[in-house]
Amino acid sequence: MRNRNYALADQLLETLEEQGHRDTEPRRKVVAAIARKNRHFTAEELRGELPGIGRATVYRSLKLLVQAGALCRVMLADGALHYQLNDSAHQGHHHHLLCVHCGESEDLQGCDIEGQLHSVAAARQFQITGHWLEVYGQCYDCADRPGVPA
Amino acid sequence: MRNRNYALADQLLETLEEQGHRDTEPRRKVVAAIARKNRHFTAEELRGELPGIGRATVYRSLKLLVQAGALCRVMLADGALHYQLNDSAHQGHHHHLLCVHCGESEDLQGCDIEGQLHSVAAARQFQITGHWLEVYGQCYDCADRPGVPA
DNA sequence: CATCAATTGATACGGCATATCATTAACAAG
DNA sequence: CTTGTTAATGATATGCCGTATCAATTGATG
Repeated sequence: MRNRNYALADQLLETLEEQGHRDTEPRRKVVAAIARKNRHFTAEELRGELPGIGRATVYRSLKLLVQAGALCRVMLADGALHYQLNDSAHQGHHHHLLCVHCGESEDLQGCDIEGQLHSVAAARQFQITGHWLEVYGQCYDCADRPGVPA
Repeated sequence: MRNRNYALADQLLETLEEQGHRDTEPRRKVVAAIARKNRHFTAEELRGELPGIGRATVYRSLKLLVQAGALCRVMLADGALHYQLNDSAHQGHHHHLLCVHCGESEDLQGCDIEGQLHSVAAARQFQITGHWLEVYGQCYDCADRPGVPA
């Protein structure tokens, strides 16, 4: 696990270098903290784990990683913006099933939302250029637990 | 048009009264300003049109109208939260095609997103409780204009 | 008219993110 | 290794958006 995280951190840094960004000490620390995450997180949460690193640096790094496709932004049911590491397999546009109970997120594949949207839109002569979709609910592990809001 | 707006404003106020809320002077003014809107708008934009009305009152009225189903919240491509009057025909859950150029929005009907999501999620034992979808693009009138970002 | 709860709005507060900008550090070239 | 340039950093200020507080006011009701 420790090894996985180191490898992941290096991979993220490499991605950034490929985009022409420098390999700096603060950026290494930010990337390492992100690589340790196994679920989505907020910018402020990340910042809290990085005392000594300026707020601007944290936000800038997040933005760069999102642009590079390594990280994606997810909007929780309460409107909070979180960040989530992309599987190397799911770098492209995809959606998430977000468990409102445990915070787990599953990538949503095999769902032809785009095709459906385009066909409906075509009938109205509307050209779709993008969309945003978040799906909320309960994952298998949380589904039958008590005390979970419907 | 003036008549339409008055009628709409009265209808909105009536909706609020049915929910047990009072008919107050400031609330009348907020509702009247909303009734004049023919496209989505931000809370701050609305507030700017209502000098003399407190910020809290504007936000509270918006919240009440959303709860009543008369208004819905739409997230623009840049992340800005806007409000949009619901057609009396589309009070329930629905989505929008948002033109990023002119700001027009069309209600999206006849799109079985829910059904599709449920079937995909069922295969994963994930229980969907809600979702959020916004669709961005260009409407028919804006589609062939120059200077519009793809 | 008297009563009482809902409403108002000025103010303060809070979260989240970006702008500014002087200083520092990375990296390439010599 | 030294140097020059340029990106990157981070302290600070700023800004947007929305909510909490709470004393004063107002609407509805009997």
